[in-house]
Amino acid sequence: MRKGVLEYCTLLLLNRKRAYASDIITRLKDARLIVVEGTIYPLLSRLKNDGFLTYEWEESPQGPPRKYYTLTDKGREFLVELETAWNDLNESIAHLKEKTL
Amino acid sequence: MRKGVLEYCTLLLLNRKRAYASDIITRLKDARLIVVEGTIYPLLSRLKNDGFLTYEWEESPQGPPRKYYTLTDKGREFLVELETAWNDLNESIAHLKEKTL
DNA sequence: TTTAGATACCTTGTATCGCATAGTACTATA
DNA sequence: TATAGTACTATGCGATACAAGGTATCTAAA
Repeated sequence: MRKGVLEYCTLLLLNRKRAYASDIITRLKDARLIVVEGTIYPLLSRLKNDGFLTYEWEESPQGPPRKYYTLTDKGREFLVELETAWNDLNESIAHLKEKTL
Repeated sequence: MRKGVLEYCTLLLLNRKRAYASDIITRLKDARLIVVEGTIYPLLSRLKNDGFLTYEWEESPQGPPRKYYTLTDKGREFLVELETAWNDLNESIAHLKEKTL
């Protein structure tokens, strides 16, 4: 049921503040969304290849360097689309719950 | 983004009133959810094989007989689970929108 | 009677998403 | 220098949705 929603959640998250993959996983977990590496890395690559994200390498105080992702203008536009799609889905479900005969 | 949600929507719909495949497509369309035959038939078969639905053949006033689907007790239990999952997802998203730093 | 149209069901192949698993590379510490 | 921790990457699998095509039934018109 979460398919495609993680994309939305990730963009929502990055819209607030840039982050690197492991960081994103932690923050999603705080929002009670369990995501693993095998999911988030391909997702970030897709979003980057579609021009919705960019990244900058940055050294870490401990360990290997990090890829910090941020939204592009195109990414912010896409986020608005996802927002609309999500709201529409909720309206559809509300409709099915109420007046469906 | 709709992946897995159509299952929820279909069960919601059938919880109100039994229906056959073409009928379900029409009713989902009324709720602004576009679904095609190639999606709904396998979905109904899956739900039936999992014991969430049963069906009865019934003759049509015009055309070939129809498979009327209805929820089983197990299907109603599953619907409650999906309801919870959907609400949790919405809470997660609300959380990401608000207090994410 | 035959043909065409509408209705209803079903199947096959393809793309995408999320996950499991395994592997690579950099850093710090013992 | 060897190990543990952190971070990124690649490969293969299962499930969902869609496109496209096919089969069967009934009615009405040619």
